[in-house]
Amino acid sequence: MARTDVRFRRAYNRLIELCGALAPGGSLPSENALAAEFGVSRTVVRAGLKRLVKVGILSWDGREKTVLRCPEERDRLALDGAASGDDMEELEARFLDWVLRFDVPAGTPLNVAQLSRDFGVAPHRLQEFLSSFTPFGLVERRPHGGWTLLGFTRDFAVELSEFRSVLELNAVRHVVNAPVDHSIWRQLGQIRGEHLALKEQIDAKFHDFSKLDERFHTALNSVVRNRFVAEFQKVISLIFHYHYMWDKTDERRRNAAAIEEHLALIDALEKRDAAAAEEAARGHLRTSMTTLLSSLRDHQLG
Amino acid sequence: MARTDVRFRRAYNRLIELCGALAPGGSLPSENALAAEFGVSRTVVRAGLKRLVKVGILSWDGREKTVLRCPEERDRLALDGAASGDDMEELEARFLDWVLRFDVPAGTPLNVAQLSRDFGVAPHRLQEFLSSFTPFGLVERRPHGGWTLLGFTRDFAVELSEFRSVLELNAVRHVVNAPVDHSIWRQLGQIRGEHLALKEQIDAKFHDFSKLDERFHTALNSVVRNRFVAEFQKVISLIFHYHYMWDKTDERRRNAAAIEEHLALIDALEKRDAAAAEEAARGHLRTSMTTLLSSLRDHQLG
DNA sequence: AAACGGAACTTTATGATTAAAAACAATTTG
DNA sequence: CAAATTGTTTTTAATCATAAAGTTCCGTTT
Repeated sequence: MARTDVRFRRAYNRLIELCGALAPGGSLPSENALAAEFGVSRTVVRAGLKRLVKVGILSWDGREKTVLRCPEERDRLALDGAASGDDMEELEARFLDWVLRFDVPAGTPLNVAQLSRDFGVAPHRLQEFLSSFTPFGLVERRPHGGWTLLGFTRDFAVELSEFRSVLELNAVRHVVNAPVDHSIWRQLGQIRGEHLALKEQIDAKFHDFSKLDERFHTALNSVVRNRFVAEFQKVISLIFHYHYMWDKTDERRRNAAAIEEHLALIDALEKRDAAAAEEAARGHLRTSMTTLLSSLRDHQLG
Repeated sequence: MARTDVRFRRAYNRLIELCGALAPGGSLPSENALAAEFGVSRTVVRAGLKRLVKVGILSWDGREKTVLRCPEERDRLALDGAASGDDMEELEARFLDWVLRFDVPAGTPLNVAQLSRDFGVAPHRLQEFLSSFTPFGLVERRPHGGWTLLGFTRDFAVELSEFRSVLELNAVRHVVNAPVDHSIWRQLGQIRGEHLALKEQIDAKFHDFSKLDERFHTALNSVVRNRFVAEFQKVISLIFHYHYMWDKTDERRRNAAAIEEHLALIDALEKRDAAAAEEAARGHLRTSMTTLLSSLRDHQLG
């Protein structure tokens, strides 16, 4: 009924390592120095030191911290569970995975307790997670408590695609006007090369397109230095990415076509032809939306 | 240490009203009917009925629910505290108010415990609230717990304005292509009238412009039926609204100029002149951003 | 001046408790 | 006897309290 002490355990293990590196008789640096090195507060360091004293590895008096004996492997504290890194992103991935894989219908009430058990996270963590999704219209808080999954309805897909188009056409206009020495031109050159390479081996490697696609769109949007655009771009690519992952129908042909569209857009951009670039972008966004919609339909029928 | 019983209290008071409407001797509908009408579960209804029996207003045996006496005002249960409606929106308003009124500098660490005391809400409520603001880049979670207010920096204002421009120019393009019988034309006609009326009395009523401005922009954006646009529009108008509220310098002149810009845009739209409309919109958005930026500067110098 | 010792305070995770909802079974009524 | 209503039980979820971990700030020591 309190917060976990992974923080302490990690720090303690690093202390152990430090003592191991020093010969018995050596001295540890100051509490502040240790805290700074481990990226924790002094309190944690001191708790660790206290424990080292207790198990007889260290003698500690004021600022004298002398290693008494070499720590052994069994002195380390066990870090049970993954608990590493940023849980939020993994949770996001798992949640979207769940929603799409099991084809949860729109309007399903979400049971926070149940989900938190399934996903192995604390209920309030899930709560926070869900509320972070609210602005994107994926879930909704019900008036009398609880949550509803609004889900990937047709309307959602259409509106998402439209919004994406608005942002992306804006990005294209920015790129056309980008100075010659902007890094985007180098990036586009490289991406064009990768497209051509993939085109050669499309039958064998058409699966690799998804990643290339994401890189291409991310590069375009990165020209617009805007935190709101970037934020939405993240969500958009997440959702498109997940949908493509589950929609395997006709993938080779789709990807081959998309490669051509990308190449046409890159050509127009490099010629600084605003009209042609916009036209190419519109065309590509249109097919993209069509694909998303048909994948939705297939998914619902299947 | 348990959930509140506002739900029960509200339902009970509605039962009281119902009993009052019926003459003594009248019968109440079924539990299910009552539950459906009040929008609560049968459990709550039954608890209410039980209580009515206890205070002698009702005789209840099986499906016989007979009113014994007329309930009085003091029979009602007190609903202490605001607790009504959606707290979240009020909290939002108070939070933004606090941020702007006290000119909290960017990068300030937010103390959840402190704020939750100040605002009189439970810490976890505030936590959830803050996390709902994260996608908009207003606050940020610090790696070792706690929150940082990223605040209304210059960059934030610029990027917000840019994003607004992208959305609004898109809206303008939609309006130009809207069919003749679209409700926007009626709305624009009315809004134009109000602009002209306000222009006549600009010296006396220039304060009224803020609301008119919001209505104008909301009307434009409503033509783009898109949940993402709508969501962002909400945030944008919130922030612009709050800033204008505190920046009173030169307000009369500013508003008079904005009225002219609005009128020019409405004219261009009604003529279906896409180029002129875009030009007018760009001009207006530019001055809007300039105003926001200068208000920021004044605010920081003051 | 830098490092330490300690206390006060925050954040965070979990229990306890109760309200409310939902599920289920039994009963009545038309 | 089918549908509706009621009685009962089980789950779910909102709230607060609590306790541990962690941070920060203070004065003190070296």
